[in-house]
Amino acid sequence: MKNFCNVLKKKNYAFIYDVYERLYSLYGPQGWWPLLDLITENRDKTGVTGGYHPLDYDLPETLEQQYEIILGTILTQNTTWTSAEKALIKLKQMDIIQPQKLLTIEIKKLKEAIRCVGFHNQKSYYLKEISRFFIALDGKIPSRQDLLKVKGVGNETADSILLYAYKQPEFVVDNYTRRIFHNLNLINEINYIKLKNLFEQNLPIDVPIYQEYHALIVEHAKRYYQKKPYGVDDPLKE
DNA sequence: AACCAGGACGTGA
DNA sequence: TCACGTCATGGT
Repeated sequence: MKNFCNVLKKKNYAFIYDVYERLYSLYGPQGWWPLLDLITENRDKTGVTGGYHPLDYDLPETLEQQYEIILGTILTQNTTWTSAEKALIKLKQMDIIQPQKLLTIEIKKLKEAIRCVGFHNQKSYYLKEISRFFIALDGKIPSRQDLLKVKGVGNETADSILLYAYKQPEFVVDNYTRRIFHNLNLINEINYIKLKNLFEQNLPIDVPIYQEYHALIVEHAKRYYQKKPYGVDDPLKE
């Protein structure tokens, strides 16, 4: 039985890297995670995904940028980035994209500011929770385990924070990932951890690749996997 | 007018 | 563990 499992593990998942290269050649670098300053700075230049910071993998460079990314990961849960960005801009106008300041804002005002993202009752609470956590970190990199203890931070958000705010090699899985690879009849696994491991075991341990791959999956899914039937005219099928 | 969005949580099998 | 209902606003 044990041997049988080992045989299964040796199954060829080379397509995982192939798909990455294919998507990269289709769409190019996505430059996630988007930061407000760079969005407005680059919006007109690229136009495609809204700019971001293509090929600059040193970002984020400041605590404030890290914190902004973390707020974004919560705000964009089950919501379009467009809505999340609007909420972030409001928070910036209120000058509370700093954990200490955000904590002083009364919950009622915070709810109103982020209303457009939906789930504002719980997300406003989550934003305060992650802010306390961020302050307690005092600049240190959080463990995945500790992140998951924070209310509002699940598997995907934890990995997003680690990968994009802290440049840790944690592959981010989302519903699009499941949808695309299932539709292509390549992977049937739905368990988050198992899927995550599958990707990580078949890719070089490389932060920029992890960052780009997840962003590319989202970009690809927006084009071919938003409305049913999924995958119509998906170029990956050719 | 349904359906989905860069999910997470609480509950009950 | 796993499936399911719930949270809520905005766009197509």
